[in-house]
Amino acid sequence: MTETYVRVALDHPLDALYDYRYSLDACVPEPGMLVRVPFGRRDVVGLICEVNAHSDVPANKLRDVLAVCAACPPLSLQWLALAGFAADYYQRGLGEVALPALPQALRDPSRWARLLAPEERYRLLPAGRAALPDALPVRAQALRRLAQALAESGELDAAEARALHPKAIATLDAWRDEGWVEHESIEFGAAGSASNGASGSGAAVAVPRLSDEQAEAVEAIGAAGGFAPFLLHGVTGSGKTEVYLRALAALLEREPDAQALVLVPEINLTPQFEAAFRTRFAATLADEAIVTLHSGLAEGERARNWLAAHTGRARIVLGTRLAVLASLPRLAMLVVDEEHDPAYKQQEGLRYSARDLAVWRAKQLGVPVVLGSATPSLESWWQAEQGRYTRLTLSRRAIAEAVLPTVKLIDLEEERRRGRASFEGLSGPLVAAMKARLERGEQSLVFLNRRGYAPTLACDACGWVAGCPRCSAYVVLHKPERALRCHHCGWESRIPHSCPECGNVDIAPMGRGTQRIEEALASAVPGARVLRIDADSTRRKGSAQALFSDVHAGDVDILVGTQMIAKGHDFQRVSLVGVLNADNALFSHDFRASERLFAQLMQVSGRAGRAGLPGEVLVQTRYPRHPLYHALARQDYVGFANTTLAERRDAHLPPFVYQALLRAEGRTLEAALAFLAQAAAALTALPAAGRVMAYDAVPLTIVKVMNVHRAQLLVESQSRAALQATLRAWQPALRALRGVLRWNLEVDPLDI
DNA sequence: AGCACGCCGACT
DNA sequence: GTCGGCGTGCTC
Repeated sequence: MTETYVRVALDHPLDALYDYRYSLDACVPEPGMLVRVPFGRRDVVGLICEVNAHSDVPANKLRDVLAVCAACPPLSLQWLALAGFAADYYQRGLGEVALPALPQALRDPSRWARLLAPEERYRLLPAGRAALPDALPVRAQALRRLAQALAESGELDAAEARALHPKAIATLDAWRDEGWVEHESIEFGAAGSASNGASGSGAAVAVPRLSDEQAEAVEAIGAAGGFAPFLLHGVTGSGKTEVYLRALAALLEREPDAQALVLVPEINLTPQFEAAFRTRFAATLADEAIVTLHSGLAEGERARNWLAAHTGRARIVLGTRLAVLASLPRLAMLVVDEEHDPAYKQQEGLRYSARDLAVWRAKQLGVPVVLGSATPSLESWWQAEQGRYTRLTLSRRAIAEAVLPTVKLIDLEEERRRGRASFEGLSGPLVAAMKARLERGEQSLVFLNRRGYAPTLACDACGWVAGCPRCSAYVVLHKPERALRCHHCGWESRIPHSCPECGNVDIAPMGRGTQRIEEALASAVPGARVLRIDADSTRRKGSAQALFSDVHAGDVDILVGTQMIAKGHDFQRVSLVGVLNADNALFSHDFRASERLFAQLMQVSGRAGRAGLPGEVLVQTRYPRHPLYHALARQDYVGFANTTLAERRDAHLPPFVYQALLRAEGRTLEAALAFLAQAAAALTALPAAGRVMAYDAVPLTIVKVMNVHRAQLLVESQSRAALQATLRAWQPALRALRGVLRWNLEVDPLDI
């Protein structure tokens, strides 16, 4: 009898696999199975990556696998390869990628039994149908309900039965002994896609007619064989979602077992997408064949949905970036909506780009992937320019009468020179336009990417400005809570009555945030019902949905908010969009700031005039001649993208070079910089570092957060492969550097 | 990352 | 005399 050993990935930072002796009879070990193993002084859940007949680890060090999760079908080799790729590319250990990608509940062995319980089905037999109702006492109402439900649908599973009557299982077992019902226990996951039939009534769903461009796009996606990346460039309101729906419908018709993954940038957008998908597929897919995956789900539900994807029961998985790592054994198409959105980049832990991983998965599986956006990322646009991605263009709005909005720039300098009245940052023309909308019963939307009442509080007499004691940042005045709050660390204090430096009582809010604009709008546009939507007004769970539905219901005349209002929502009555204070992003040190600003402004402009009302966008600016605003006024993404790409090429910036960022956090800035200097020296000393360049270490714009000082070192190369190899070789040196210092390495950073 | 062990300052 | 600070070392 030979010994069996398994190599297990564990969630900890060393990129090593650990060998364990495997001597459980319960089941034969396979790669992709979850196990519980002893590790140091605790028990952890790991993932089997290899099964071997020997181990090089000395026998006295080897320990035994404690338990195996036999009921869960093993993760596929393809999924392990995906985790392996992500670990490699983002410079982490396999276990650090694979285990956090699983739902938390699956990483808790005490929940395995419940999550992976066999499905218990009770089916009513003819004998039972004849005997049952009359055999029950008239007053046993819960039991009668159980019998009735059983008679209606013919069968019940354990959960349904328990919902009807707490002791339903005991009752059903008794009925089985009578020969009235039969009981079947189906191993977890074995039911598979058996329940493929539609649950819906089959009522015809109204399906919009496709424009020629939409039809061409759907056809191109359907005709794809093998790996086929598409960049679906469609102006806002051009009906990208309809293209996704049709392409998915065609896929599911062609391949009855296929699965599709649809990614959206933020949780707020899942409900409306989910509703659209459920409606459209009501006649072809069972209810449980569409699932969502995002961080807003309760642990149990997340695990159930994940398992539905893993077992193939879920046919369409709709989720945020974390869903890109879901196990989808029959994945046949991927969709990334608003692919340019920075939210696809994870900003902690494994710093992956869900969009990039989606493209990788499509390539691995040889299937189509559709990246949709009105303002594609310059990375994706460049791929299309080079012919690596197939470009599909939707140049017109889907609703015939809906045309693109007209964009006008309001020159704030000129307004001031001419002595025209403005009120609390709202210019005369903007106020007049909002009043006109109010009279016509249309809605206006005011976009300002700054929450709070005022970005800070200042003293006129001595120049004191309210700052955070723990961060190198100003604190933001929040009027409803009468507090100063730091947006970086959450520190709060009461609003002082006088200047803490000089005692002056005339301290005043400086600048404007959404709260202040909300207040100003109430008096500038009398009679208007003003609603503010930002991270503060939607803090309570689910409140964002409620606020948005007020807007849709027409209970709001003017909506003011941050970028939250720019994304996805199809407001039918909005005919005016006002943009305040966008200028600061024009002169940012971050080379991607203008790309982000342009995308945001295009997106928020797109909220105007979607339902056939003529849409107007008014942008208040001190730089009306800036090329970005000109491109915006012409709604000219292509012009903007091509000029910006040319600039990037000249300046040797992405996508023409590949970058990585080493960030350090120390108790002093000097410690962080010293660490980075040593790290840079170690990098240059690497034999393979020839094609990789390290810049000087620099402090972050906000140097101190929570009393921690932060600095970063930018590393770049013309060659992705050279950068990858060098980063990999660099890691041991980084780990060897001593010091009480936290650091992390980010590949393809977005914020620099 | 955890979680221990281990060696030096202010307290019941 | 201990409680506890965080330096450093290991995990099959």
